[in-house]
Amino acid sequence: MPTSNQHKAGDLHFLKRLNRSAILELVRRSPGLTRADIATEAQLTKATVGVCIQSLLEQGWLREGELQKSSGGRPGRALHLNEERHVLFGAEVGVHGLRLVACTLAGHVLASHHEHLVPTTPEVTAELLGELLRRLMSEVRVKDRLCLGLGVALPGPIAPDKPVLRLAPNLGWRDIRFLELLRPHLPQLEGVWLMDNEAKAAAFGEHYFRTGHVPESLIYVSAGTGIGSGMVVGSHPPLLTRGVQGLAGEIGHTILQPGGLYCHCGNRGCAETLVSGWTIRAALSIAEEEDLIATLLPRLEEPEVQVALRRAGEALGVLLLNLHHTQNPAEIVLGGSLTQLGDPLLAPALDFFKSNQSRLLGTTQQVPLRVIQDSTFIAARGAAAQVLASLIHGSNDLI
Amino acid sequence: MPTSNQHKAGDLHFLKRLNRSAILELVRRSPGLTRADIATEAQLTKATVGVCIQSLLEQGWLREGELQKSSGGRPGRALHLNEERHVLFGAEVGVHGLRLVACTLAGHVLASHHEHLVPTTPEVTAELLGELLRRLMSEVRVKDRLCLGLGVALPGPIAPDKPVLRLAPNLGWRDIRFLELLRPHLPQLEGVWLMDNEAKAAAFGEHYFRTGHVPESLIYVSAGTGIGSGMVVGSHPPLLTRGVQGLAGEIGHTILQPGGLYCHCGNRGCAETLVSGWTIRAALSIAEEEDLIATLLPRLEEPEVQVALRRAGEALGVLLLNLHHTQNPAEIVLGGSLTQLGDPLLAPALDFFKSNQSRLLGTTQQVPLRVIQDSTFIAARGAAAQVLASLIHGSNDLI
DNA sequence: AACCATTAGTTTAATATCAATACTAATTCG
DNA sequence: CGAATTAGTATTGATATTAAACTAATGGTT
Repeated sequence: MPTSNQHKAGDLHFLKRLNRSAILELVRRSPGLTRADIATEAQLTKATVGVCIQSLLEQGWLREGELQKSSGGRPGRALHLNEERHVLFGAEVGVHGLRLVACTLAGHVLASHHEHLVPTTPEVTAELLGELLRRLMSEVRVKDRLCLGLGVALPGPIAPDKPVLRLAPNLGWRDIRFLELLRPHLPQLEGVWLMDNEAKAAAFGEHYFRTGHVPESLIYVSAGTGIGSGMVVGSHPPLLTRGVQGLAGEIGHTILQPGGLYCHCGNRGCAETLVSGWTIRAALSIAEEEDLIATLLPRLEEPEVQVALRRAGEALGVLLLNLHHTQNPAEIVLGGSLTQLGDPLLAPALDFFKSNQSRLLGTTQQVPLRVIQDSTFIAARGAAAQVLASLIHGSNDLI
Repeated sequence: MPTSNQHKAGDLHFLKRLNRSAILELVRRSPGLTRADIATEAQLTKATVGVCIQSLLEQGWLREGELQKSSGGRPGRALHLNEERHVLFGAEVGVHGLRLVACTLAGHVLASHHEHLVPTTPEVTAELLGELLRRLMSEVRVKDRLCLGLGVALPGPIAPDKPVLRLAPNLGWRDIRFLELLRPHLPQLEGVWLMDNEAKAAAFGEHYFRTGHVPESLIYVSAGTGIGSGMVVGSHPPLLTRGVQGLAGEIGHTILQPGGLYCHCGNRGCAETLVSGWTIRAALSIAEEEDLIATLLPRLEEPEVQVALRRAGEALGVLLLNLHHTQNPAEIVLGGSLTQLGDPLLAPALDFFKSNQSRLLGTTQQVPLRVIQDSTFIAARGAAAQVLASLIHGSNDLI
């Protein structure tokens, strides 16, 4: 959770940290830069960069790589994140189970685990998650690495000022301080602990762990039992918009059909009444005990299924276009379990989005929309990304 | 236009500017603070604050005010913005005319002018605006003050990377570099020149010129011929979300009724087909030559008018609720010419918004929704605010 | 009224950071 | 093999903040 800047004033110590962060961020986003490249990019002198890199190397954040090709001069030494020394943990509590990852500074997954679980109490969930995380910790031999912390993604809005899950309708939870429940089961897990909404964590990870060209902003849409989204604006540090009550991104409850069907939230015509796991279940009479995706995949050719998915897909297309005209992100990433249903659902959505997004400005370049077919560990990995970001950009002195 | 931070590294000069900005911002937001208050708030030492205040006083940005009440010690000296030494200019090019303001550092309007004008070419508009601004400059005796610059608000999306108005459907303009057209007519107007979308400028001004408690984020909804909006996230410096193509906030083209009426953008069921100046005109057969508001105000009791406005108001309510569930701002400000129609339009909108916004989280505190009945100069003043912000937070060395 | 405690603000010396410069190191090209 | 070029390091210097001591101004107490 990148700290939202307060009234920004700073001392020399702050300045040094700022420059360390900026340099680390540069190497993170563009692996293989040399000291000279960094000096140019960050507008610092070679001397300053040199000293800073020195200490980042000594502390194990960076490693030196190969020599770069020279074009008539001393070749520079490439710099990379040192992925051997640290480990980040991420977890997602979902409606259908728990997902856990351990990953490196660059977001590479060292180990992961997926455990099915029917919704139960927060206490039982925390205990199980604790046990699974302990197992994961031994699997990655956490003694060999410095553990930077744990991020937990949860299926509902989080209070913006304190780590409380305000509501998780699909779990039947309300006002849960999940980290406090989890901590007794994981006394040995050091570092930053944080929690966030599942779609926001996913959005953050999709943006933060990208290298090379990074989009100016990004929205992740999570289409599963419900529909959520998260937006990152990449303003160094990347900023997650949470909303004053943590409700930003609750696009499943934007109204697409005034006077339409009743939603479980009590309102009428919410997007979730047109596209969501439970709407598709209702339309096709699929019981809650059955796995929606597993049930549907063999039935995709059935006309009844095709119709239901096309209708849902059309609504999803409207939802995406509305995001485009409300937030206009540089990229949209579509994930969540429903993407596994493929073209019957996605083709209508993508077609609508692509053919209508340039209505206002005429033919400008299209906003890329990327579909993630297997988004199993996206949110867990994103929560781990938030741990790293909070260390790099926060007021912590570890970095 | 606050500069979006690049890869943030900095030297001592940068640090000093940062602290100067932070201190100036503190006084701007909380007039009457003492040096000691500032040292506490900004986490700087008294020495640093003292030196910095000294130079801000000498350069005319601040003035010392009254002594504060003491509670058993030397009383502090209140500090305020010095509103005597500078002037900001702002202008709005609207569908029905030009609006101009000259204002102080605190946003107080020194002089203003409203000129009716039927849509014409950018060149003619620029020439007229130039003349009116010159007149305003002499009116505020600009020789007595340092002119900090001019902001121009325009009714359409602006390219995010360069000062180009991409489209203004209601003026019939496309890809206009308005500032370049204006500059020859105002060679004597010094300082920063910038332009922005009308709703974004308004949003910025409503946030930036507020003192005391400042909302964490704010959306301004401009309901006039079309419907636009702008969002400010107050992350020091306050950040306007523009979107990768400048389309953020184009909520008039979010779809509220899939398969509904055709909008002039070519899509179906856009919000503007349900609530906007031109929709109300169409519903009540009011010709374009007539002033919509002036025509309707005496007719508000007519059943036909009541029905049309109630329908539009209901759609506006849905739009506001969708903003709540997408961006969840800490405050919504509703302005634009349509607010002058009062309760027949606004009551249904506000009722719907207020009674449905706590669906998800249950009874939490309401998000305040403030209606501005007379928003004539809001956008022009907001554009002036952007000039000030770009000086305080930008890389400019004036401050 | 004199004095003390308290808080505001300034001055001075010390410290820390980055910049500038000069330097060494390693490569290509002729 | 040497000149040119670029990478990276070491030394010195400029500058911003800090810490600590100091002056200033007020309220309360004796």
